[in-house]
Amino acid sequence: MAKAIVWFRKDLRLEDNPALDKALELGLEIIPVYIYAPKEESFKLGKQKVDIGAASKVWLHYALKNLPELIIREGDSLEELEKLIKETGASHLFWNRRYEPFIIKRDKEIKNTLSKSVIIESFNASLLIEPWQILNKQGTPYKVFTPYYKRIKVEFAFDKPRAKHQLKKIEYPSIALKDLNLLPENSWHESIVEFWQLNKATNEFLHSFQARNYEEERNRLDLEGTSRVSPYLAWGQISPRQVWYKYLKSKNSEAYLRQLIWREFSYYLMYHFPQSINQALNEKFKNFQWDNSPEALQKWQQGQTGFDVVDAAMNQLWQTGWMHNRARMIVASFLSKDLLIAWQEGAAWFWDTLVDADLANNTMGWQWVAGSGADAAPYFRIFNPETQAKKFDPSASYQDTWLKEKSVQIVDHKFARERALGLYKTLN
DNA sequence: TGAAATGTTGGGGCG
DNA sequence: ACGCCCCAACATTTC
Repeated sequence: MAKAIVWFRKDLRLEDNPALDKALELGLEIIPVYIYAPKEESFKLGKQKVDIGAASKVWLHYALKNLPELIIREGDSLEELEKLIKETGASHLFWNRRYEPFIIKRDKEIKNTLSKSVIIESFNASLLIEPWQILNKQGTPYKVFTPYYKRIKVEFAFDKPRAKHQLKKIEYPSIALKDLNLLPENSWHESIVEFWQLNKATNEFLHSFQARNYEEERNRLDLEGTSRVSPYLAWGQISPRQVWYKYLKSKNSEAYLRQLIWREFSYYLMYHFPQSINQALNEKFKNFQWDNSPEALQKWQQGQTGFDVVDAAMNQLWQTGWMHNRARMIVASFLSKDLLIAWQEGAAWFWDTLVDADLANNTMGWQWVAGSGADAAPYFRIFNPETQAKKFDPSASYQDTWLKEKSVQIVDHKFARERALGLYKTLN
């Protein structure tokens, strides 16, 4: 029986998995593998080099634990695949695509090298639409969300998710999950594991979520108004098609599904503007003088800015590996406008601490708030943390839940606002 | 997916 | 009854 290696990456699921389906369709024996290769995930973000964040590793650990059939390898992807081809005599190699520029480059090299010995095919498992499928009338990529969104609504229907398959556990040399050392030695991750019920196979909150009141409640910090599907999407434990079809026919789902298209848009931008993962998309920002204050950055990271809603949100991030989207906007506006710290510094902190760290979404979100991105918030849009808290945490229960201790305010918002307006204005 | 400053309106107190 | 003032509420403009 001929064999196919199915290389799992950010598609850690057995349902609606096109690479896996293809191998099954062809009637091949499946050799499912995950290769842990943090060096290949490395990229520059601001002043630092980063690879897989600490929170991401925690999530990855449990995602892999839920797929015990996977053969786990560690090291250089090309070398490990070559070894595996030799060991198994596989004739096919299938995987689902990723879109980070450095991963596209790596995958191309692997395809070039290994296609001499095996049949290779890659598939789309992570997006509703491939980024190269849509261009505007001038034949260039859209840079504004609304026309992109309208175009999709008019022209595209998405494939239905495919059925779930079982994998057989096969015996090939495999590293034990615990030997990847994905969990930290201290107990920082314990509250994350508890919050997400990572020890259980299914997340009840995720499955009980209804999009019915999403449009009104999605911005409320003090309600459970969002689906918290982001880490599952980031790791491919759920496909966007599954999410799309789960909510398509439910009442008032439009606002929710629109957010899925925002996710598409962020991948679209990363694909067409790959340098934007570390550089301002808007040329005007190329030489913008951000303030380099390690002290202020640290206060922000540790939730000690003295602005209750900001500090609460930073604690929520630290304790759960996740932050409410409205809170992300508030803390990002505070970092880039009140503190004038480069968005890359904030993006790097999010990268390390978010269980849903996703390069496309993280980049777009930060550039959007900083004003340097596509379809970005105008420079004068500066959030007032106290006003935001009154509006979106009227019961103050969000702040009560996540604020550990009160701090002294590290800037005067009114002054900081004026300062930011003055500086940003010089760009125009 | 803002907030603050500025402008306008209209009700009510009061001489 | 009238004009004047105050100011809240809302609208518009500006950053």
